[in-house]
Amino acid sequence: MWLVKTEPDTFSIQDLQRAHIAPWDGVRNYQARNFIRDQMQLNDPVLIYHSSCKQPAIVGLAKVHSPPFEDLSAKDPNSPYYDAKAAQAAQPRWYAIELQFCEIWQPISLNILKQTLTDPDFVLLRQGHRLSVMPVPQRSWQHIQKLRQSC
DNA sequence: GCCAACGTTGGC
DNA sequence: GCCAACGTTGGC
Repeated sequence: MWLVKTEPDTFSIQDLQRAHIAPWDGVRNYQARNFIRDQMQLNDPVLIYHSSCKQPAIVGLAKVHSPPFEDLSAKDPNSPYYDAKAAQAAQPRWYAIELQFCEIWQPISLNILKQTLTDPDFVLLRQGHRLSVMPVPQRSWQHIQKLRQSC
Protein backbone atom coordinates (compact mmCIF):
# COMPACT_ATOMS: atom_id res chain seq x y z
CA MET A 1 0.00 0.00 0.00
CA TRP A 2 1.44 3.27 -1.17
CA LEU A 3 0.84 6.97 -1.36
CA VAL A 4 2.13 9.23 -4.12
CA LYS A 5 2.04 12.99 -4.14
CA THR A 6 1.27 15.14 -7.11
CA GLU A 7 0.64 18.82 -7.62
CA PRO A 8 -2.83 19.09 -9.15
CA ASP A 9 -1.68 22.01 -11.33
CA THR A 10 0.84 19.67 -12.92
CA PHE A 11 -0.95 16.32 -12.94
CA SER A 12 -4.18 15.84 -11.01
CA ILE A 13 -6.26 12.79 -10.24
CA GLN A 14 -8.63 14.06 -12.91
CA ASP A 15 -5.77 13.95 -15.38
CA LEU A 16 -5.07 10.39 -14.31
CA GLN A 17 -8.73 9.51 -14.75
CA ARG A 18 -8.67 10.88 -18.29
CA ALA A 19 -5.44 9.08 -19.12
CA HIS A 20 -6.63 5.90 -17.38
CA ILE A 21 -3.05 4.65 -17.41
CA ALA A 22 -0.13 7.00 -16.96
CA PRO A 23 3.59 6.72 -16.33
CA TRP A 24 4.55 7.92 -12.85
CA ASP A 25 7.87 9.47 -13.73
CA GLY A 26 9.99 12.44 -12.76
CA VAL A 27 10.75 11.12 -9.27
CA ARG A 28 14.18 12.51 -8.40
CA ASN A 29 14.70 11.42 -4.83
CA TYR A 30 16.68 8.34 -3.96
CA GLN A 31 14.47 7.05 -1.19
CA ALA A 32 11.40 7.39 -3.38
CA ARG A 33 13.31 5.84 -6.27
CA ASN A 34 14.16 2.83 -4.14
CA PHE A 35 10.52 2.27 -3.26
CA ILE A 36 9.59 2.37 -6.94
CA ARG A 37 12.45 0.20 -8.09
CA ASP A 38 12.64 -2.34 -5.28
CA GLN A 39 9.34 -2.64 -3.51
CA MET A 40 6.34 -1.67 -5.59
CA GLN A 41 4.46 -4.71 -6.87
CA LEU A 42 2.02 -5.10 -9.70
CA ASN A 43 -1.53 -4.27 -8.57
CA ASP A 44 -0.44 -2.68 -5.30
CA PRO A 45 -3.02 -0.05 -4.29
CA VAL A 46 -1.78 3.54 -4.43
CA LEU A 47 -3.39 6.54 -2.77
CA ILE A 48 -3.21 9.72 -4.80
CA TYR A 49 -2.44 12.86 -2.78
CA HIS A 50 -2.68 16.44 -3.97
CA SER A 51 0.08 18.64 -2.54
CA SER A 52 1.07 22.30 -2.81
CA CYS A 53 -2.51 23.39 -3.35
CA LYS A 54 -5.44 24.96 -1.52
CA GLN A 55 -6.56 21.80 0.19
CA PRO A 56 -3.84 19.17 0.50
CA ALA A 57 -5.71 15.87 0.58
CA ILE A 58 -5.96 12.26 -0.44
CA VAL A 59 -8.17 12.44 -3.51
CA GLY A 60 -8.44 8.93 -4.87
CA LEU A 61 -7.04 5.53 -5.61
CA ALA A 62 -4.92 3.96 -8.32
CA LYS A 63 -2.94 0.77 -8.66
CA VAL A 64 0.45 -0.25 -9.92
CA HIS A 65 0.10 -1.26 -13.54
CA SER A 66 3.64 -2.16 -14.59
CA PRO A 67 6.96 -3.36 -13.29
CA PRO A 68 9.50 -0.60 -12.65
CA PHE A 69 11.33 0.64 -15.71
CA GLU A 70 14.06 3.17 -16.37
CA ASP A 71 12.74 6.73 -16.32
CA LEU A 72 13.94 7.98 -19.67
CA SER A 73 12.70 11.51 -19.01
CA ALA A 74 15.96 11.88 -17.06
CA LYS A 75 17.81 11.55 -20.37
CA ASP A 76 15.60 13.85 -22.39
CA PRO A 77 17.06 17.38 -22.51
CA ASN A 78 13.61 18.71 -23.35
CA SER A 79 11.98 17.18 -20.30
CA PRO A 80 11.46 19.24 -17.15
CA TYR A 81 12.83 16.19 -15.33
CA TYR A 82 16.08 16.12 -17.28
CA ASP A 83 19.08 15.09 -15.19
CA ALA A 84 22.35 15.73 -17.01
CA LYS A 85 24.40 13.44 -14.79
CA ALA A 86 21.93 10.60 -15.05
CA ALA A 87 21.94 11.05 -18.82
CA GLN A 88 25.69 10.42 -18.94
CA ALA A 89 25.70 7.52 -16.50
CA ALA A 90 26.09 3.99 -17.77
CA GLN A 91 23.61 2.60 -15.29
CA PRO A 92 20.00 3.75 -15.08
CA ARG A 93 19.60 6.15 -12.19
CA TRP A 94 15.88 6.91 -12.08
CA TYR A 95 12.89 4.62 -12.33
CA ALA A 96 9.21 4.96 -13.06
CA ILE A 97 6.13 2.77 -13.01
CA GLU A 98 2.77 2.98 -14.67
CA LEU A 99 -0.32 3.70 -12.61
CA GLN A 100 -3.83 2.71 -13.51
CA PHE A 101 -6.68 4.93 -12.38
CA CYS A 102 -9.22 3.33 -10.01
CA GLU A 103 -11.41 5.86 -8.18
CA ILE A 104 -11.86 9.50 -7.34
CA TRP A 105 -12.80 10.00 -3.69
CA GLN A 106 -14.26 12.79 -1.69
CA PRO A 107 -11.04 14.49 -0.57
CA ILE A 108 -9.69 13.38 2.79
CA SER A 109 -7.83 16.49 3.87
CA LEU A 110 -4.43 16.52 5.48
CA ASN A 111 -6.08 18.43 8.29
CA ILE A 112 -8.50 15.58 9.00
CA LEU A 113 -5.73 13.03 8.69
CA LYS A 114 -3.64 14.92 11.22
CA GLN A 115 -6.55 15.23 13.61
CA THR A 116 -7.53 11.58 13.53
CA LEU A 117 -4.30 9.69 12.88
CA THR A 118 -1.31 9.33 15.15
CA ASP A 119 0.53 6.56 13.31
CA PRO A 120 4.23 7.43 13.73
CA ASP A 121 5.15 5.21 10.79
CA PHE A 122 3.07 7.15 8.29
CA VAL A 123 5.57 9.48 6.64
CA LEU A 124 2.90 11.86 5.35
CA LEU A 125 2.15 13.01 8.88
CA ARG A 126 5.73 13.68 9.86
CA GLN A 127 6.76 17.29 10.01
CA GLY A 128 8.69 18.56 7.07
CA HIS A 129 8.37 15.32 5.14
CA ARG A 130 9.31 15.62 1.50
CA LEU A 131 8.98 12.08 0.19
CA SER A 132 6.80 11.94 -2.90
CA VAL A 133 6.44 8.16 -2.85
CA MET A 134 5.89 6.42 0.47
CA PRO A 135 4.50 3.25 2.00
CA VAL A 136 1.24 3.46 3.93
CA PRO A 137 1.24 1.38 7.14
CA GLN A 138 -1.59 -1.13 7.47
CA ARG A 139 -3.29 0.61 10.37
CA SER A 140 -3.24 3.96 8.62
CA TRP A 141 -4.68 2.35 5.52
CA GLN A 142 -7.54 0.89 7.54
CA HIS A 143 -8.15 4.22 9.20
CA ILE A 144 -8.29 5.95 5.83
CA GLN A 145 -10.91 3.44 4.65
CA LYS A 146 -13.04 4.31 7.67
CA LEU A 147 -12.65 8.05 7.07
CA ARG A 148 -13.74 7.49 3.51
CA GLN A 149 -16.95 5.76 4.54
CA SER A 150 -17.84 8.63 6.83
CA CYS A 151 -17.52 11.24 4.08
C1' DG B 1 4.35 34.94 -0.78
C1' DC B 2 6.70 33.31 3.37
C1' DC B 3 9.68 30.36 5.49
C1' DA B 4 10.91 26.02 7.99
C1' DA B 5 12.46 21.62 6.89
C1' DC B 6 14.73 18.90 4.12
C1' DG B 7 18.00 16.54 0.44
C1' DT B 8 21.91 17.36 -2.39
C1' DT B 9 26.19 19.40 -3.74
C1' DG B 10 30.83 20.49 -3.51
C1' DG B 11 34.92 22.47 -1.24
C1' DC B 12 38.05 21.19 1.98
C1' DG C 1 33.80 12.23 5.53
C1' DC C 2 32.31 16.63 7.27
C1' DC C 3 29.39 20.39 6.85
C1' DA C 4 28.06 24.98 4.98
C1' DA C 5 25.64 26.65 1.15
C1' DC C 6 22.18 26.07 -1.83
C1' DG C 7 17.81 24.83 -4.16
C1' DT C 8 13.37 22.70 -3.50
C1' DT C 9 9.22 21.19 -1.20
C1' DG C 10 5.00 22.07 0.69
C1' DG C 11 1.91 23.76 4.44
C1' DC C 12 0.13 27.85 5.89
